[in-house]
Amino acid sequence: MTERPYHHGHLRDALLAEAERTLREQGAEQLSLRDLARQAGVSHAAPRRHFADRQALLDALAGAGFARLADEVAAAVTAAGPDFRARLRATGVAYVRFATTDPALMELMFAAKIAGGDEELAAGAGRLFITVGELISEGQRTGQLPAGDPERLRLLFMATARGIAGIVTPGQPGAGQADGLIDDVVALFTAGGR
Amino acid sequence: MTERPYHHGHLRDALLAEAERTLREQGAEQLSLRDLARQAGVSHAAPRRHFADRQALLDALAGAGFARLADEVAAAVTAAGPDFRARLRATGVAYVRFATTDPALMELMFAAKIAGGDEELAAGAGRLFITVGELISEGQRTGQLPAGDPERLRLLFMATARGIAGIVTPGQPGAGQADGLIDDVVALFTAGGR
DNA sequence: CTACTATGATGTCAACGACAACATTACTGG
DNA sequence: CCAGTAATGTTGTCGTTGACATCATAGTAG
Repeated sequence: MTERPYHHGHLRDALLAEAERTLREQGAEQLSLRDLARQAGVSHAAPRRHFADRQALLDALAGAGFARLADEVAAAVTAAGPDFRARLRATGVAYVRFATTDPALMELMFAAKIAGGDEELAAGAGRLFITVGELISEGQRTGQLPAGDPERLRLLFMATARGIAGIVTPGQPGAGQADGLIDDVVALFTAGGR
Repeated sequence: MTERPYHHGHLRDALLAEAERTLREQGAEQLSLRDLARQAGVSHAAPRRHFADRQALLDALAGAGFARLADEVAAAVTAAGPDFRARLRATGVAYVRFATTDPALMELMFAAKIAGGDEELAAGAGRLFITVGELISEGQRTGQLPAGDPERLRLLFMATARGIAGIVTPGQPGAGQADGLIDDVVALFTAGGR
Protein backbone atom coordinates (compact mmCIF):
# COMPACT_ATOMS: atom_id res chain seq x y z
CA MET A 1 0.00 0.00 0.00
CA THR A 2 1.40 3.33 -1.01
CA GLU A 3 1.94 4.88 2.36
CA ARG A 4 1.78 8.60 2.36
CA PRO A 5 5.10 9.88 3.66
CA TYR A 6 4.99 11.80 6.90
CA HIS A 7 6.48 14.81 5.19
CA HIS A 8 4.76 16.09 2.17
CA GLY A 9 7.82 17.59 0.57
CA HIS A 10 6.29 20.49 -1.30
CA LEU A 11 3.44 21.45 0.94
CA ARG A 12 3.89 25.17 0.62
CA ASP A 13 3.91 25.08 -3.14
CA ALA A 14 1.06 22.60 -3.25
CA LEU A 15 -1.03 24.81 -1.00
CA LEU A 16 -0.30 27.88 -3.06
CA ALA A 17 -1.12 26.11 -6.31
CA GLU A 18 -4.37 24.75 -5.01
CA ALA A 19 -5.21 28.08 -3.43
CA GLU A 20 -4.70 29.83 -6.75
CA ARG A 21 -7.07 27.38 -8.36
CA THR A 22 -9.74 27.79 -5.72
CA LEU A 23 -9.30 31.54 -5.83
CA ARG A 24 -9.89 31.54 -9.57
CA GLU A 25 -12.87 29.22 -9.43
CA GLN A 26 -14.60 30.27 -6.26
CA GLY A 27 -13.22 33.58 -5.06
CA ALA A 28 -11.25 34.62 -2.02
CA GLU A 29 -14.13 34.20 0.41
CA GLN A 30 -14.22 30.48 -0.21
CA LEU A 31 -10.52 29.99 0.53
CA SER A 32 -10.15 27.93 3.68
CA LEU A 33 -6.90 26.74 5.15
CA ARG A 34 -8.53 23.55 6.32
CA ASP A 35 -9.94 22.87 2.90
CA LEU A 36 -6.55 23.36 1.30
CA ALA A 37 -5.06 20.99 3.84
CA ARG A 38 -7.65 18.37 2.97
CA GLN A 39 -6.98 18.69 -0.73
CA ALA A 40 -3.27 18.36 -0.12
CA GLY A 41 -3.88 15.29 2.01
CA VAL A 42 -2.36 16.71 5.17
CA SER A 43 -3.75 17.46 8.59
CA HIS A 44 -5.78 20.57 9.23
CA ALA A 45 -2.99 22.32 11.10
CA ALA A 46 -0.17 21.57 8.70
CA PRO A 47 -0.61 24.75 6.64
CA ARG A 48 0.22 26.77 9.70
CA ARG A 49 3.86 25.70 9.37
CA HIS A 50 4.02 27.65 6.13
CA PHE A 51 1.55 30.46 6.64
CA ALA A 52 1.20 32.11 10.00
CA ASP A 53 -2.45 32.85 9.35
CA ARG A 54 -4.96 33.11 6.59
CA GLN A 55 -3.85 36.60 5.66
CA ALA A 56 -0.29 35.40 5.16
CA LEU A 57 -1.52 32.95 2.55
CA LEU A 58 -3.47 35.68 0.80
CA ASP A 59 -0.42 37.93 0.85
CA ALA A 60 1.68 35.18 -0.67
CA LEU A 61 -0.91 34.70 -3.41
CA ALA A 62 -0.93 38.42 -4.07
CA GLY A 63 2.86 38.48 -4.22
CA ALA A 64 2.97 35.66 -6.73
CA GLY A 65 0.23 37.42 -8.69
CA PHE A 66 2.27 40.60 -8.92
CA ALA A 67 5.29 38.65 -10.05
CA ARG A 68 3.28 36.92 -12.74
CA LEU A 69 1.63 40.13 -13.90
CA ALA A 70 5.04 41.80 -14.07
CA ASP A 71 6.27 38.94 -16.25
CA GLU A 72 3.26 39.07 -18.52
CA VAL A 73 3.51 42.81 -18.93
CA ALA A 74 7.20 42.61 -19.70
CA ALA A 75 6.60 39.83 -22.22
CA ALA A 76 3.75 41.74 -23.83
CA VAL A 77 5.84 44.88 -24.18
CA THR A 78 8.64 42.93 -25.79
CA ALA A 79 6.30 41.12 -28.13
CA ALA A 80 4.68 44.37 -29.16
CA GLY A 81 7.72 45.46 -31.12
CA PRO A 82 9.32 48.88 -31.31
CA ASP A 83 6.31 51.16 -31.80
CA PHE A 84 5.67 52.97 -28.55
CA ARG A 85 1.91 53.17 -28.80
CA ALA A 86 1.78 49.44 -29.46
CA ARG A 87 3.96 48.84 -26.42
CA LEU A 88 1.78 51.01 -24.21
CA ARG A 89 -1.32 49.31 -25.52
CA ALA A 90 0.20 45.90 -24.89
CA THR A 91 0.72 46.84 -21.25
CA GLY A 92 -2.89 47.79 -20.81
CA VAL A 93 -4.12 44.72 -22.62
CA ALA A 94 -1.94 42.53 -20.41
CA TYR A 95 -3.58 44.10 -17.37
CA VAL A 96 -7.03 43.44 -18.75
CA ARG A 97 -6.15 39.94 -19.80
CA PHE A 98 -4.80 39.15 -16.37
CA ALA A 99 -7.87 40.56 -14.69
CA THR A 100 -10.12 38.61 -17.05
CA THR A 101 -8.48 35.30 -16.23
CA ASP A 102 -8.08 35.94 -12.53
CA PRO A 103 -10.45 38.60 -11.29
CA ALA A 104 -10.31 37.50 -7.67
CA LEU A 105 -6.52 37.42 -7.69
CA MET A 106 -6.40 40.88 -9.22
CA GLU A 107 -8.67 42.14 -6.49
CA LEU A 108 -6.56 40.48 -3.85
CA MET A 109 -3.38 41.99 -5.23
CA PHE A 110 -4.56 45.55 -5.18
CA ALA A 111 -6.49 45.18 -1.96
CA ALA A 112 -3.33 44.01 -0.17
CA LYS A 113 -1.45 46.75 1.53
CA ILE A 114 1.65 46.81 -0.55
CA ALA A 115 3.65 49.09 1.67
CA GLY A 116 4.31 47.60 5.07
CA GLY A 117 2.99 44.26 4.00
CA ASP A 118 4.69 41.05 3.09
CA GLU A 119 8.26 41.04 1.77
CA GLU A 120 7.57 38.97 -1.30
CA LEU A 121 4.48 40.99 -2.02
CA ALA A 122 6.38 44.24 -2.06
CA ALA A 123 9.01 42.66 -4.31
CA GLY A 124 6.50 41.50 -6.89
CA ALA A 125 4.65 44.80 -6.87
CA GLY A 126 7.94 46.66 -7.14
CA ARG A 127 8.92 44.74 -10.23
CA LEU A 128 5.64 45.61 -11.89
CA PHE A 129 6.05 49.27 -11.01
CA ILE A 130 9.55 49.34 -12.46
CA THR A 131 8.51 47.59 -15.64
CA VAL A 132 5.71 50.04 -16.31
CA GLY A 133 7.80 52.94 -15.09
CA GLU A 134 10.51 52.26 -17.65
CA LEU A 135 7.97 52.20 -20.43
CA ILE A 136 6.51 55.51 -19.33
CA SER A 137 9.94 57.12 -19.12
CA GLU A 138 10.73 55.85 -22.58
CA GLY A 139 7.60 57.49 -23.92
CA GLN A 140 8.52 60.76 -22.32
CA ARG A 141 12.06 60.65 -23.69
CA THR A 142 10.81 60.09 -27.20
CA GLY A 143 8.19 62.78 -26.79
CA GLN A 144 5.24 60.49 -27.20
CA LEU A 145 3.94 61.14 -23.74
CA PRO A 146 3.43 64.49 -22.06
CA ALA A 147 6.41 65.71 -20.05
CA GLY A 148 6.26 65.96 -16.27
CA ASP A 149 6.98 63.85 -13.26
CA PRO A 150 7.37 60.33 -14.68
CA GLU A 151 6.43 58.77 -11.36
CA ARG A 152 3.16 60.60 -11.40
CA LEU A 153 2.42 59.66 -14.98
CA ARG A 154 3.18 56.05 -14.19
CA LEU A 155 0.82 56.19 -11.24
CA LEU A 156 -1.87 57.67 -13.45
CA PHE A 157 -1.45 55.07 -16.14
CA MET A 158 -1.40 52.17 -13.74
CA ALA A 159 -4.42 53.47 -11.88
CA THR A 160 -6.29 53.85 -15.14
CA ALA A 161 -5.34 50.39 -16.34
CA ARG A 162 -6.40 48.96 -13.02
CA GLY A 163 -9.68 50.82 -13.16
CA ILE A 164 -10.42 49.45 -16.59
CA ALA A 165 -9.33 45.99 -15.57
CA GLY A 166 -11.77 46.26 -12.69
CA ILE A 167 -14.79 46.22 -14.96
CA VAL A 168 -14.10 42.85 -16.54
CA THR A 169 -15.46 41.01 -13.53
CA PRO A 170 -18.71 39.29 -14.46
CA GLY A 171 -21.62 41.32 -13.18
CA GLN A 172 -19.98 44.63 -13.94
CA PRO A 173 -21.57 46.75 -16.64
CA GLY A 174 -19.41 47.23 -19.71
CA ALA A 175 -17.41 44.10 -19.08
CA GLY A 176 -16.80 43.36 -22.74
CA GLN A 177 -15.42 46.73 -23.69
CA ALA A 178 -12.21 46.73 -21.70
CA ASP A 179 -9.86 46.28 -24.63
CA GLY A 180 -11.53 49.11 -26.48
CA LEU A 181 -11.14 51.35 -23.46
CA ILE A 182 -7.44 50.58 -23.38
CA ASP A 183 -7.21 51.84 -26.95
CA ASP A 184 -8.92 55.04 -25.87
CA VAL A 185 -6.53 55.47 -22.99
CA VAL A 186 -3.50 55.03 -25.20
CA ALA A 187 -4.91 57.57 -27.62
CA LEU A 188 -5.60 59.98 -24.78
CA PHE A 189 -2.15 59.63 -23.25
CA THR A 190 -0.20 59.84 -26.47
CA ALA A 191 -2.32 62.72 -27.77
CA GLY A 192 -0.97 64.77 -24.92
CA GLY A 193 2.59 64.19 -26.05
CA ARG A 194 4.55 65.81 -28.86
CA MET B 1 -35.85 48.67 35.36
CA THR B 2 -35.91 49.82 31.78
CA GLU B 3 -37.20 46.72 30.08
CA ARG B 4 -36.04 46.32 26.54
CA PRO B 5 -39.10 45.93 24.32
CA TYR B 6 -39.45 42.63 22.56
CA HIS B 7 -39.42 44.38 19.24
CA HIS B 8 -36.55 46.65 18.45
CA GLY B 9 -38.42 48.92 16.09
CA HIS B 10 -35.65 49.95 13.75
CA LEU B 11 -33.45 46.90 13.72
CA ARG B 12 -32.70 46.96 10.02
CA ASP B 13 -31.61 50.57 10.06
CA ALA B 14 -29.69 50.12 13.29
CA LEU B 15 -27.84 47.14 11.85
CA LEU B 16 -26.99 48.99 8.66
CA ALA B 17 -25.78 52.03 10.55
CA GLU B 18 -23.61 50.00 12.88
CA ALA B 19 -22.37 47.91 9.98
CA GLU B 20 -21.31 51.02 8.11
CA ARG B 21 -19.38 52.15 11.15
CA THR B 22 -17.64 48.84 11.62
CA LEU B 23 -16.92 48.66 7.92
CA ARG B 24 -15.26 52.05 8.04
CA GLU B 25 -13.26 51.33 11.17
CA GLN B 26 -12.34 47.69 10.74
CA GLY B 27 -13.02 46.60 7.18
CA ALA B 28 -15.41 44.15 5.64
CA GLU B 29 -13.65 41.06 6.98
CA GLN B 30 -14.48 42.03 10.52
CA LEU B 31 -18.18 42.41 9.84
CA SER B 32 -20.06 39.75 11.74
CA LEU B 33 -23.82 39.40 11.88
CA ARG B 34 -23.60 38.16 15.43
CA ASP B 35 -21.50 41.09 16.48
CA LEU B 36 -23.95 43.53 14.95
CA ALA B 37 -26.75 41.77 16.77
CA ARG B 38 -24.89 42.12 20.04
CA GLN B 39 -24.29 45.81 19.51
CA ALA B 40 -27.94 46.31 18.70
CA GLY B 41 -28.92 44.42 21.83
CA VAL B 42 -30.86 41.70 20.05
CA SER B 43 -30.43 37.98 19.78
CA HIS B 44 -27.88 36.49 17.44
CA ALA B 45 -30.46 35.32 14.93
CA ALA B 46 -32.53 38.50 14.77
CA PRO B 47 -30.57 40.01 11.86
CA ARG B 48 -31.68 37.13 9.70
CA ARG B 49 -35.19 38.59 9.62
CA HIS B 50 -33.79 41.52 7.69
CA PHE B 51 -30.89 40.03 5.76
CA ALA B 52 -31.12 36.54 4.34
CA ASP B 53 -27.40 36.05 4.76
CA ARG B 54 -24.19 37.92 5.24
CA GLN B 55 -23.91 38.75 1.57
CA ALA B 56 -27.33 40.36 1.62
CA LEU B 57 -26.14 42.76 4.28
CA LEU B 58 -23.03 43.58 2.27
CA ASP B 59 -25.16 44.17 -0.82
CA ALA B 60 -27.40 46.50 1.14
CA LEU B 61 -24.36 48.41 2.35
CA ALA B 62 -23.05 48.64 -1.20
CA GLY B 63 -26.41 49.85 -2.45
CA ALA B 64 -26.57 52.58 0.18
CA GLY B 65 -22.98 53.46 -0.68
CA PHE B 66 -23.82 53.92 -4.35
CA ALA B 67 -26.78 56.07 -3.44
CA ARG B 68 -24.64 58.24 -1.22
CA LEU B 69 -21.85 58.53 -3.77
CA ALA B 70 -24.40 59.49 -6.42
CA ASP B 71 -25.68 62.21 -4.11
CA GLU B 72 -22.23 63.50 -3.33
CA VAL B 73 -21.22 63.57 -6.98
CA ALA B 74 -24.40 65.38 -7.94
CA ALA B 75 -23.89 67.89 -5.15
CA ALA B 76 -20.26 68.42 -6.09
CA VAL B 77 -21.13 69.03 -9.72
CA THR B 78 -23.74 71.57 -8.75
CA ALA B 79 -21.44 73.31 -6.33
CA ALA B 80 -18.69 73.47 -8.93
CA GLY B 81 -20.52 76.11 -10.93
CA PRO B 82 -20.93 76.37 -14.68
CA ASP B 83 -17.38 75.72 -15.91
CA PHE B 84 -17.27 72.26 -17.41
CA ARG B 85 -13.73 71.38 -16.42
CA ALA B 86 -14.50 72.37 -12.87
CA ARG B 87 -17.58 70.17 -12.94
CA LEU B 88 -15.66 67.23 -14.29
CA ARG B 89 -12.95 67.74 -11.74
CA ALA B 90 -15.51 67.94 -8.95
CA THR B 91 -16.82 64.55 -9.96
CA GLY B 92 -13.40 62.98 -9.74
CA VAL B 93 -12.64 64.66 -6.47
CA ALA B 94 -15.92 63.43 -5.04
CA TYR B 95 -14.91 59.90 -5.98
CA VAL B 96 -11.55 60.29 -4.30
CA ARG B 97 -13.05 61.91 -1.28
CA PHE B 98 -15.55 59.12 -0.89
CA ALA B 99 -12.86 56.49 -1.24
CA THR B 100 -10.68 58.29 1.27
CA THR B 101 -13.38 58.37 3.93
CA ASP B 102 -14.69 54.89 3.24
CA PRO B 103 -12.16 52.74 1.47
CA ALA B 104 -13.72 49.46 2.52
CA LEU B 105 -17.16 50.57 1.43
CA MET B 106 -15.81 51.69 -1.93
CA GLU B 107 -14.22 48.30 -2.38
CA LEU B 108 -17.42 46.57 -1.42
CA MET B 109 -19.44 48.64 -3.87
CA PHE B 110 -17.35 47.86 -6.88
CA ALA B 111 -16.70 44.28 -5.90
CA ALA B 112 -20.43 43.63 -5.72
CA LYS B 113 -21.88 42.26 -8.88
CA ILE B 114 -24.03 45.12 -9.93
CA ALA B 115 -25.87 43.33 -12.70
CA GLY B 116 -27.92 40.44 -11.42
CA GLY B 117 -27.36 41.44 -7.84
CA ASP B 118 -29.56 43.14 -5.34
CA GLU B 119 -32.40 45.40 -6.48
CA GLU B 120 -31.44 48.37 -4.33
CA LEU B 121 -27.82 47.94 -5.30
CA ALA B 122 -28.59 48.18 -8.99
CA ALA B 123 -30.74 51.23 -8.34
CA GLY B 124 -28.01 53.10 -6.48
CA ALA B 125 -25.40 52.21 -9.06
CA GLY B 126 -27.74 53.19 -11.85
CA ARG B 127 -28.25 56.64 -10.35
CA LEU B 128 -24.52 57.18 -10.19
CA PHE B 129 -24.09 56.07 -13.80
CA ILE B 130 -26.80 58.44 -14.97
CA THR B 131 -25.39 61.36 -13.03
CA VAL B 132 -21.93 60.94 -14.49
CA GLY B 133 -23.36 60.06 -17.89
CA GLU B 134 -25.22 63.36 -18.11
CA LEU B 135 -22.08 65.27 -17.29
CA ILE B 136 -20.14 63.45 -19.99
CA SER B 137 -22.84 64.09 -22.56
CA GLU B 138 -22.86 67.75 -21.64
CA GLY B 139 -19.14 67.92 -22.24
CA GLN B 140 -19.50 66.33 -25.62
CA ARG B 141 -22.33 68.68 -26.64
CA THR B 142 -20.28 71.72 -25.74
CA GLY B 143 -17.25 70.27 -27.49
CA GLN B 144 -15.11 70.05 -24.39
CA LEU B 145 -14.81 66.32 -24.59
CA PRO B 146 -13.91 64.22 -27.60
CA ALA B 147 -16.86 63.03 -29.65
CA GLY B 148 -17.80 59.38 -29.82
CA ASP B 149 -20.01 56.94 -27.97
CA PRO B 150 -20.95 58.78 -24.78
CA GLU B 151 -21.57 55.53 -22.96
CA ARG B 152 -18.06 54.42 -23.69
CA LEU B 153 -16.57 57.70 -22.61
CA ARG B 154 -18.55 57.56 -19.40
CA LEU B 155 -17.28 54.06 -18.77
CA LEU B 156 -13.72 55.22 -19.37
CA PHE B 157 -14.04 58.18 -17.06
CA MET B 158 -15.67 56.21 -14.29
CA ALA B 159 -13.12 53.44 -14.57
CA THR B 160 -10.32 55.95 -14.39
CA ALA B 161 -11.80 57.74 -11.42
CA ARG B 162 -12.29 54.42 -9.69
CA GLY B 163 -8.73 53.42 -10.44
CA ILE B 164 -7.41 56.61 -8.94
CA ALA B 165 -9.72 56.32 -5.98
CA GLY B 166 -8.32 52.85 -5.44
CA ILE B 167 -4.90 54.13 -4.49
CA VAL B 168 -6.01 56.19 -1.53
CA THR B 169 -6.22 53.14 0.68
CA PRO B 170 -3.47 53.28 3.29
CA GLY B 171 -0.66 50.99 2.27
CA GLN B 172 -0.94 51.84 -1.39
CA PRO B 173 1.95 53.71 -2.95
CA GLY B 174 1.08 57.20 -4.09
CA ALA B 175 -1.84 57.49 -1.73
CA GLY B 176 -1.49 61.23 -1.27
CA GLN B 177 -1.45 62.18 -4.92
CA ALA B 178 -4.99 61.21 -5.86
CA ASP B 179 -6.34 64.75 -6.20
CA GLY B 180 -3.45 65.71 -8.41
CA LEU B 181 -4.07 62.71 -10.61
CA ILE B 182 -7.67 63.80 -11.02
CA ASP B 183 -6.40 67.12 -12.32
CA ASP B 184 -4.27 65.26 -14.83
CA VAL B 185 -7.22 63.17 -15.94
CA VAL B 186 -9.39 66.20 -16.48
CA ALA B 187 -6.62 67.82 -18.48
CA LEU B 188 -6.17 64.68 -20.56
CA PHE B 189 -9.87 64.26 -21.27
CA THR B 190 -10.57 67.86 -22.09
CA ALA B 191 -7.40 68.19 -24.16
CA GLY B 192 -8.92 65.67 -26.54
CA GLY B 193 -11.96 67.87 -27.08
CA ARG B 194 -12.32 71.09 -29.11
C1' DC C 1 -61.85 38.22 20.02
C1' DT C 2 -59.37 35.72 16.91
C1' DA C 3 -56.44 34.58 13.18
C1' DC C 4 -52.51 36.14 10.76
C1' DT C 5 -48.17 38.19 10.00
C1' DA C 6 -43.98 40.46 11.26
C1' DT C 7 -40.35 40.30 14.19
C1' DG C 8 -37.44 38.60 17.78
C1' DA C 9 -35.53 34.59 20.94
C1' DT C 10 -33.49 29.97 21.79
C1' DG C 11 -31.14 26.05 20.59
C1' DT C 12 -28.26 23.52 17.62
C1' DC C 13 -24.87 22.23 13.94
C1' DA C 14 -20.94 22.08 11.06
C1' DA C 15 -17.00 24.72 9.64
C1' DC C 16 -13.38 27.61 10.51
C1' DG C 17 -8.97 29.93 12.34
C1' DA C 18 -5.95 29.76 15.94
C1' DC C 19 -3.29 27.57 19.27
C1' DA C 20 -0.84 24.06 22.23
C1' DA C 21 1.24 19.71 22.82
C1' DC C 22 3.18 15.90 20.71
C1' DA C 23 5.37 12.84 16.74
C1' DT C 24 8.29 12.04 12.99
C1' DT C 25 11.67 13.10 9.78
C1' DA C 26 15.62 15.68 7.94
C1' DC C 27 19.82 17.89 8.70
C1' DT C 28 24.18 19.04 10.80
C1' DG C 29 28.23 19.13 13.61
C1' DG C 30 31.10 16.24 16.16
C1' DC D 1 28.27 7.13 12.30
C1' DC D 2 25.61 9.26 15.48
C1' DA D 3 23.46 12.46 18.71
C1' DG D 4 21.04 16.48 19.01
C1' DT D 5 18.32 19.90 16.99
C1' DA D 6 15.48 22.15 13.60
C1' DA D 7 11.82 21.51 10.31
C1' DT D 8 7.65 19.72 9.35
C1' DG D 9 3.37 17.24 10.15
C1' DT D 10 -0.44 15.37 13.61
C1' DT D 11 -3.90 15.38 17.22
C1' DG D 12 -6.79 17.66 20.19
C1' DT D 13 -9.15 21.66 21.69
C1' DC D 14 -11.34 26.38 22.05
C1' DG D 15 -14.06 30.20 20.85
C1' DT D 16 -16.49 32.34 16.97
C1' DT D 17 -19.26 32.32 13.11
C1' DG D 18 -23.21 31.70 9.60
C1' DA D 19 -27.06 29.09 8.87
C1' DC D 20 -31.08 26.83 10.11
C1' DA D 21 -35.27 25.03 12.72
C1' DT D 22 -38.43 25.91 16.19
C1' DC D 23 -40.75 28.64 19.42
C1' DA D 24 -42.39 33.36 21.56
C1' DT D 25 -44.32 37.88 21.29
C1' DA D 26 -46.67 41.69 19.48
C1' DG D 27 -49.08 44.35 16.39
C1' DT D 28 -53.04 44.17 12.92
C1' DA D 29 -57.07 43.07 10.28
C1' DG D 30 -61.20 40.60 9.93
